[in-house]
Amino acid sequence: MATHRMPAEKRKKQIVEVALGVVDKYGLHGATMARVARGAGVTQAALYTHFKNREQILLAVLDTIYEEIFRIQEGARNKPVIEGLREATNVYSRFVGGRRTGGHAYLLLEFVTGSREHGLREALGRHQLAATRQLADIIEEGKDRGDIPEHVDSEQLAWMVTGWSWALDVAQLMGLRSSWHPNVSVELLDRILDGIDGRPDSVGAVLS
Amino acid sequence: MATHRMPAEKRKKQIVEVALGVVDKYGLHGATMARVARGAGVTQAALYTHFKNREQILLAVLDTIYEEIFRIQEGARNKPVIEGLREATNVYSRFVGGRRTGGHAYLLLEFVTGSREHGLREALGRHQLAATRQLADIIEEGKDRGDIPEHVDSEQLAWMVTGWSWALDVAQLMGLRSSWHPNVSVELLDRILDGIDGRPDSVGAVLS
Amino acid sequence: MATHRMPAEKRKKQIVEVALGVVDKYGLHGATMARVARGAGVTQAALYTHFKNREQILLAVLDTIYEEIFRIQEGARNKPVIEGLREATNVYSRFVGGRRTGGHAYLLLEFVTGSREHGLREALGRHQLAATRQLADIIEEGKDRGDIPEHVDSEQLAWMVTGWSWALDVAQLMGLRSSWHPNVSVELLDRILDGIDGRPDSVGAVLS
Amino acid sequence: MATHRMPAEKRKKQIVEVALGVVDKYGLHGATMARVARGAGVTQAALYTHFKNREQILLAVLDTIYEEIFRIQEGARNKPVIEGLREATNVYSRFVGGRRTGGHAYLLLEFVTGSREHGLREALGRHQLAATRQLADIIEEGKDRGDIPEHVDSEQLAWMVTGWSWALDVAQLMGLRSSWHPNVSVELLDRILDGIDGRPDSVGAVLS
DNA sequence: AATGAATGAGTTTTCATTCAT
DNA sequence: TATGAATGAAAACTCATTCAT
Repeated sequence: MATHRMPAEKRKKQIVEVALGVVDKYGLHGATMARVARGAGVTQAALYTHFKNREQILLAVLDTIYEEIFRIQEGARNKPVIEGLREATNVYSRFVGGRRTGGHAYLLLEFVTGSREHGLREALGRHQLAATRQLADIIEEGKDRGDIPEHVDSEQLAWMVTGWSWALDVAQLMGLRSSWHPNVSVELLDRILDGIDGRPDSVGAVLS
Repeated sequence: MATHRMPAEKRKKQIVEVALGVVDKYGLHGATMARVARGAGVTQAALYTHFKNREQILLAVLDTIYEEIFRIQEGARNKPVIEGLREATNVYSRFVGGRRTGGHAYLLLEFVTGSREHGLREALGRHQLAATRQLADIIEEGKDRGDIPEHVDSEQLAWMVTGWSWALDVAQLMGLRSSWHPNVSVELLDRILDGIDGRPDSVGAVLS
Repeated sequence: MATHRMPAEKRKKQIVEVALGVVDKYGLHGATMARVARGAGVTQAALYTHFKNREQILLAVLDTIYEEIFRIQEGARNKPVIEGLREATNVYSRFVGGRRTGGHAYLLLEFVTGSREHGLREALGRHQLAATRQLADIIEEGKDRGDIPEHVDSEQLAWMVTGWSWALDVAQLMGLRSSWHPNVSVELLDRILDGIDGRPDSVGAVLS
Repeated sequence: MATHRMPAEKRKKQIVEVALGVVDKYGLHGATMARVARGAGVTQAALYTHFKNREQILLAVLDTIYEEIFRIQEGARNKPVIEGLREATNVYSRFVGGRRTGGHAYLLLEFVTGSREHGLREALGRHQLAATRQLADIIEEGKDRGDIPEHVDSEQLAWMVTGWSWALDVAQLMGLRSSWHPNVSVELLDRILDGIDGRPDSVGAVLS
């Protein structure tokens, strides 16, 4: 009976949050307008007051996910590169590991496969490019500070770390948490990062 | 109105092949009975002559995909471990890279996210476990032959290589083939495999 | 393309009415969503705006039918029992006899056989129990008023009258209106009711 | 592997028997060709070797059911009418009561409601007419033997007994066996039969 | 006498979307 | 800013039936 009116901005945010939860619970395809509307406590028609169509909602959800990724990665800035990356991936790891911790980063995989139709795919690529560029930037800054050798290819390293996060996501979604021991993840990251640090003469040589 | 009769076995295979193509083109969710039927040149009802339901078709597609993965991995057997893994991943890489090369292994990602509702998820986990076990076995055989040191954890290595393939799959599905240079993939694999042999003495030394 | 909007309550009622007519014409199994929708002048999808599924519509139809039965039986209350029952059964008889008189009570037989799969069966039993209980109550009241002897088993009598109505229904649905002369029906009822009234010394004795 | 060939006549009978069981278990509508074929151990196509279509099978089932009814009623012939009818209805009662006793007489109700489409309805009426005529005949013979008074209307009595059996069937199908005590059934029959002999003088007197 | 492979018409249900109010 | 009532297209699946072999 209480009026369910809400300032547009607030409602919009609420809808996106609800939608994100719905994608988390039912997958991208299972994120129907009905479920989102129910979750938001409005009618389906109301969703169209705030978004042009379903795709726009999903796009907003994707934005939210990448905002989180950006935030996580930003945590690595202004720290010794290796340490920074380790911390960031640690955070990421915890997010992915526990659905209920509020992290939804692995949901991006939903978009990877689910976004064939719609303009989602293009947006996805754009976002990921930007995210990896951010990572590469942070690494570059590290190089400037002398944290790591000049010869390290920042972009390449950034992509490898990104690849690592993807692998983690897949393991999570496959429900292989038990087989894919945490140490697999840790070990894999170790191998990626080990190549970098102090060993310009050994590994570095090879990398070039 | 030409009759489209075909021996059951053959038709079954044809349907699965068509279905695989449809999953490739439209995603798991987009793999509708209508599309599969059209592709196979039969009516939807005919599909039910050969499969109990949609899930069974999809399950058969998943089988096909893993058969491909098994075949690729089998190529690494009875070779020096590192070399074998490199070759196998190379093959995998080429398959993933080119849609039209006939490889569909990367489609497994479709099942990763798309199989929430169905019994597909369980099948998926089972298959992946078996596949990684196969890889670990091959590595164990290498240890027996003295290819690589005893201290290497075969299972862990197998999972890492698997993780690598997942990352490759994601890059492919994200449409990031250009950004995710082949060298990123190669480099990542290098780091995984480099860790193996030289240790504990020196990685670099061995690699050089 | 004229808009066919209608307040929900009204539409709901209309749908149920249409559905009842469809059951009358095509039987319970023949009461498809397509026919109901067409009859109501809406699309099939619209039916789902008002009812969760087909079963709910059918349940509403069943309710309507029993409402009619209750109403008919209620007409026997506060009258000398025998007379009351006679009048009520008379009304029932007329309803059953003429399809176009607007009575649909006999349709309950459709539900008797047609409700194997659905949750209709349970609802059916519940309704019929209540209906017969109503009849027994009315008879009890008659006993209190001294209309009929105490020794009469109200419940048993209620069931017998109910059985009589069933026989009438079957005759109707079998299309045996001509053979099953009205007098058969009347005679059968006579025999049921004759047992009751003034003859405590003759029939009554036997009944005890 | 064993040849499933069978002489046509035998197969035909087998199919009808299976079909009857299927109608018993799933209702008339649930009696699909697939189920009948499976039950008979042949393909659906084979059914068409023996019957023109589904309707013909169902018609044969209906025949079987009425054969049973005829057989039961025949048991009343050449006996004192009242006694004979009592025995026959007793047998009928037991059949209806226990599904697994092999009796399927109550299944005729399935045909009552389920046979709207098809020519089943017409056949049903024809059969029932014949069955009631048989009953009336038997009663007539009783009159000739002097068992019961001349003034009794044989046809009317036959229809009443038939009506009684219908009520029994409905109670059975409604799952009201517990409420519809056997005594209701017995009592109802008593009232029907009681009317016969004593009259016009006194029912009670004769019965006592 | 029976099969194997197929079909066409139909079933219930779900979904994103619209638009007058 | 929201709702209430609708729609059209599509989904998975079922059924009786056919016909060459």
